[in-house]
Amino acid sequence: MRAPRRVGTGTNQEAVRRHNLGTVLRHVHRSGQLSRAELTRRMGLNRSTIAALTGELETLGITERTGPAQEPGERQGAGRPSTGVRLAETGPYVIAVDLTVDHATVARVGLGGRIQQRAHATTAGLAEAWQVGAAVATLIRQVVADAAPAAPLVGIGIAVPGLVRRSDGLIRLAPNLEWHDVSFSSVVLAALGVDIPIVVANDADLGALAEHERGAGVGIDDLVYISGQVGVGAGIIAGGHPLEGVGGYAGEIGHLRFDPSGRPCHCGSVGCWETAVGGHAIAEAIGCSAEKVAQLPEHLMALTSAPPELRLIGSDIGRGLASIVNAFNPQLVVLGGYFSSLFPLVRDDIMSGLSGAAMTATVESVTVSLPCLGDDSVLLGAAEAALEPLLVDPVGSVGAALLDVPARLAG
Amino acid sequence: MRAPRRVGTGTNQEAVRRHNLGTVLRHVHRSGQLSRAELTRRMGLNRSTIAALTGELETLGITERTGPAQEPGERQGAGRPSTGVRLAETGPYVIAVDLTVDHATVARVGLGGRIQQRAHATTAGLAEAWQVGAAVATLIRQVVADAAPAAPLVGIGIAVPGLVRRSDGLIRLAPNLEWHDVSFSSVVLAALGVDIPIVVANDADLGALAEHERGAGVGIDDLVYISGQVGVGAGIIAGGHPLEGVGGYAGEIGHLRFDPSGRPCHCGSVGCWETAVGGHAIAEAIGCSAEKVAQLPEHLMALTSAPPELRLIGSDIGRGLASIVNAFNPQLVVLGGYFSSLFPLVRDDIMSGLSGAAMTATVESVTVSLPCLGDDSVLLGAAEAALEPLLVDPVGSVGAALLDVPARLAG
DNA sequence: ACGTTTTAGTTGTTCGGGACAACGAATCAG
DNA sequence: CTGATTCGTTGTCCCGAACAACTAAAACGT
Repeated sequence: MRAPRRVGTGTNQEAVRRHNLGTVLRHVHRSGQLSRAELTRRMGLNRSTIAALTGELETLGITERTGPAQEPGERQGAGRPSTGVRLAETGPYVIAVDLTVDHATVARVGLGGRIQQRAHATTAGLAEAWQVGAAVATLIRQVVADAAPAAPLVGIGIAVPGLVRRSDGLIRLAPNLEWHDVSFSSVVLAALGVDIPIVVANDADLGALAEHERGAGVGIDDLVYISGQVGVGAGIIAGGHPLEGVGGYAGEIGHLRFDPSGRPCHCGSVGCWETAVGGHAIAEAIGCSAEKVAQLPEHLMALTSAPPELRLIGSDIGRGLASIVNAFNPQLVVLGGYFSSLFPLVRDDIMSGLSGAAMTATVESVTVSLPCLGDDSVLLGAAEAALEPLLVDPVGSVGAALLDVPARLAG
Repeated sequence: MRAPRRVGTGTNQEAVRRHNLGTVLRHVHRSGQLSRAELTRRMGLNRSTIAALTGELETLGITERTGPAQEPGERQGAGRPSTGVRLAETGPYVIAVDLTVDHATVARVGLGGRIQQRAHATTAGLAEAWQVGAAVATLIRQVVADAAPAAPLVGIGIAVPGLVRRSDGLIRLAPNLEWHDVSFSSVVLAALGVDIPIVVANDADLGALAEHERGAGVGIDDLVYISGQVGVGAGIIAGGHPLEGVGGYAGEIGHLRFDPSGRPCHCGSVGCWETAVGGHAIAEAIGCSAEKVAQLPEHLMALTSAPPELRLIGSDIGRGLASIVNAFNPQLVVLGGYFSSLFPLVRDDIMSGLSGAAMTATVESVTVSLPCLGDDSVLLGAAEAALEPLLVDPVGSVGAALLDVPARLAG
């Protein structure tokens, strides 16, 4: 469950209205379709209040009402059936971008997490950030071309494998892209020639967000999403909220100390967990060449059983997870990136490494699972992040949104 | 800054009033004394609204108004001076209990974190929880004897060095007390013969809370409080809120993997950080006998310079902190417990261990400091935890509080 | 010393928005 | 077909925050 993190300031009545309107929309966003009666139950507000709120969302063009005729035969209980609320077809949407080491995925995503259109391109040859920015802008134009002109574009969300400063979205360091201090949001906006809200964040953090909102972690307020791209990172949801840290760099669990007698790490330290279970270590274990680390999942999929070297790495994954579980006490650990492909192969090794090294109290409340959103966790997380302002202030967000998008971005 | 973590439910207008009233009280609680003008500035509400809210707190007997005559000579700026709001002398209070390995400290603490009376006793000979509970009850009676009968007792907060289950306050495991699955809250309430709100929590978590509210971490929303009693634990404030984890066990950083070739740990794993920097390791390094581990701070204070063995441990502390800083990206690390005594001796070793092993981005935004509340961090944290309901719903909390306490607990 | 300016407390009024009650509508159970 | 149940709609009420007007208390300027 999401909740506002309002600070020590007071609440006036317009804030109440905004909050209630946003909460209604958040419920619809999460459930896709639900009845007004269900909304009154969940929000604890009066029927008439819910009616007013849903009415306002309708006039904003965000939702529409469905006739009380739901699936026939589904009727349970007596009484007049409740009017349904669902997301409007031409409602607000966002652009989500998932940037990885060697390719970019861009999608137009509506409320409810519905991917309306997607595009994909390699970025293998592009070293400079402006080149990647231009490629992303092209993909965005493709994806937006068929959008309804009346539908408002609320913002852009971009997932990046690296350390992103929370205050301004600056990419401080993306080791596997070899970027330092890149303001990628400015690059993309300049390439598009518009100025709209844009949020850049770490891929693991966004993966965690998506799995929490509409994946394996729905209803779970404490979870860790482990991202394996080439480096290893984690996104953490604690108490239903993303754990960010002052700068936004929290969750860099690839650089937890794992074995001081291990290998030196690119971060300057020695024996980080990433040196034991990172992409390069795994590529080495399965005899995959260093240039193909980005295609690790495919190589892992091709295996039917795990070679001994890989099983050792599985144990090390488990032992590292033990530290994470002791530190964060999550209810769920989601293994994303190449760990998804690895998990079926070395599940037993991971689990025994975990339960052998973690404390009883923390390990007994945790489940390890695969992502429910497949490879789209991070992409959908970027969409969620971009949609967030809409769920906080629907009126303001729609008012500030960009209209007539296909035409405006055509140039 | 504290903020409500309201869930997906709607906000009705009584909730607004409750929230605003609680927020006013929270500000007074934090600042001790402040003007109504300051409140209007901080809360963004209208003058007249603040007047109504402070008026309600006065009629509840929680606060009182001070004449506009503040310290003479302190007058700055033109205009009519604002009426002050301060905590009432006989306002609500709580009982705070700090339980350590060999002694118990109990205090009567008023709003604003003012310790009104305290008592102290050794628990060295007491093995069973009910014995400790009886000792604590006796201390509570002492501390409460002189309280004003009109002052309401809101609740009890107890800090325990161990794993405490969040849902019900059960002590799952307190290794250095040798307790397993003890419902200490029931024990204390039974010994007192009353039934009032009582909260049990981990000592490090409460230390973090206190340092965040009124110690070294005021205004800092991301901090880690490291507790060194005999074991090593951490309390984490993330985004202004305590990081709890599903069960409430988050922050068990004593059992992060530190050196797989290290010693076996009582938790069942090998080479946990605690085996390198825990009380026993340090006692050994300074040639202090194992039975006197609980008096480690005194022994450390006696040292004027650090022996080489201790400096090595200092480096290990720094390297462990590096993992913590990478995982949580705090703005501040507060070294509590025996680490307070240790820090002046091996500061350079800790800091170089930290900056050598942590990532640039995370280490450059962190400060390492001593607690501002001395040995009372944990005790005041217990008080804060017990006061929390009062700051969420002043009316309800005062209504449910116990009156005429000295007489009622006399038996 | 006196008026001006600035800021705050107080009071009465306005207004927004959620609660509530009354009524009609839609469905199910018998 | 009737009663029960549940829900949408509408009008009213009421709480509480905002606002405006006035008064009070201080500093500042001449």
